[in-house]
Amino acid sequence: MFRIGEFSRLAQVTVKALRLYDELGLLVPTHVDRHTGYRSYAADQLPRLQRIVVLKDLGLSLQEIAALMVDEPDVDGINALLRQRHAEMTRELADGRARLGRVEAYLAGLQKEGDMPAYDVTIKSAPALRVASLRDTVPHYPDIERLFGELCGFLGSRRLTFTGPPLALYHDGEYREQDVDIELVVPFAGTLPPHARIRERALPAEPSLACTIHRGPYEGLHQAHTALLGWVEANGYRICGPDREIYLVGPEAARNPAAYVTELQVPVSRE
Amino acid sequence: MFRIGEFSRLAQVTVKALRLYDELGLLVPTHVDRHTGYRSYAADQLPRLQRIVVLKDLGLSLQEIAALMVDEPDVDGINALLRQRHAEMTRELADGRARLGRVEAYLAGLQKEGDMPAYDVTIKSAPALRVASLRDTVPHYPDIERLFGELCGFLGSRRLTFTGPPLALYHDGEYREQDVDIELVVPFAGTLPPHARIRERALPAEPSLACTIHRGPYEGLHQAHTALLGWVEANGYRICGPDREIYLVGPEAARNPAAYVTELQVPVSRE
DNA sequence: CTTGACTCTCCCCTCGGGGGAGACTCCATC
DNA sequence: GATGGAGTCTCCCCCGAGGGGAGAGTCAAG
Repeated sequence: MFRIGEFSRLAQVTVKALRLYDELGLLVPTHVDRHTGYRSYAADQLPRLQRIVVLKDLGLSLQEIAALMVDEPDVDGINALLRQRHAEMTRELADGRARLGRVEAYLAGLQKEGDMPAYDVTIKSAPALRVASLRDTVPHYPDIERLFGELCGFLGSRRLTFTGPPLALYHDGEYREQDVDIELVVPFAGTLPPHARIRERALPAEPSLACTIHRGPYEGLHQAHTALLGWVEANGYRICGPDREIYLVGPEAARNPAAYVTELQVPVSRE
Repeated sequence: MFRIGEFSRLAQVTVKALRLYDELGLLVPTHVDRHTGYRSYAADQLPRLQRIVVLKDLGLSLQEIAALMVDEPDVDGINALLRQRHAEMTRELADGRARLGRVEAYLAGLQKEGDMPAYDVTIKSAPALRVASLRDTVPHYPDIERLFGELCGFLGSRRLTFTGPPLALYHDGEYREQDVDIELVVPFAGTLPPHARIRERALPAEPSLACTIHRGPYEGLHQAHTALLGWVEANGYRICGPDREIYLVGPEAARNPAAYVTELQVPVSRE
């Protein structure tokens, strides 16, 4: 019979852990002195402790181990649980690799820029939206403002309320200086009266969007787009839909273009 | 200005997290109503939140991020921290792969045996020991008992106390049925008088031993050895020293051989 | 005025123990 | 027999990044 310290040294399991296993009923000492409370362990409890340590190391929680080792060790249960953990660990390993890749990409960016990246990129999702849509091909980017006025004017005149910030979708697959195919869109509540150019439409949910945020006048937006696309490429994603621009703070809310805030999103998928 | 819920939806960061970041000083709302305590966030706080989320995702803790983002973002600090995290993550990834390998080996064992493995194996270390050593080549395994008597008898007659269980080292590289080269060893306290066959010796510390525990008579020990060597091979270790047997409960402590407890150890290194 | 959706603070919970306080207990020595 | 040091006991708080929920206050629409 060993006292807890000696048993702890023998098995290389800390005293704290042994007391916890006792408390959880995982490994109850052969004998506990009624008077002093001192625990005594027998050498033949070592295999059980060994098994606990091994299963814990394989990724099972103490609760799971306790449930599996109450009476006879439950072979089928352990099998099932280990397969499950195997799947989880495979996933975690893939996540870990992806994260390591992101760290490397970030470090490479720091190295190249010599400064913090101007645009941080995250992956988000977007819910489906019921929107009023106005699509047109405009000669130049600033013409968007005219479209915007048209759309908001119409909805405002019909007393429809916006349920979120307006956004634009760029349907051109590539960047172009002129004749830009733009869909301007705003989520709203109510019923849309008929209109020649403005239609109701359901914007589908997007499960995976690479997003970044641009502050300042719209002339700087293309830098943000460049940074976003660079990130997408550097992190092994593939673009799978039209770019979005979300006008969180625009001319209607801020006088000063330096205060504009625009979120850029591009739908992506893995690989 | 957005209230916390809207800001939370916009950034896809939970309200709980936003409140935590406020508390940590990571992201303090632009305005807090003195009366109601309601938080108001400005759209131009989104980039900072974005950066927090990105750095967190790269594996930095909130404390680290807070330290790095108080004033100017500290490029050098982030660089150093990320390199450090990169090293850690590389290690964790390797650990994860090794663990996945162990899970697979365990599952394969379950599959083959159709039952729990008879011997669980863990990796331990052993401290350096000052021991009395008696080495000899004996015709058969049971002759060890005679050696054991010789060693213990000598130490006992000199009133030397054992400071741990006795152990045997098997110096034959391979298993053999007869003429076994055995070193019997026992840690003790005191000064060893001279003896023709028994010498003091320092058993060096072993950083990495594969260990398992055998219960029952010594005739079953070779099965345990077989299981241990199988595990070593299946888990990609290489044997790098003589086997050890530690007699935790032997004939001197238990009448019944079924109650014997013996630990088997073999020094290993990676690959 | 009421109702339902938001928001606030505060407290407890996670998981596997680590660290430490204060009180006993054991063993060996003086 | 006293004492000192090492070992052990229970109990409580701590970790990280929030999640869950209670109880109370707030806001906007009908």
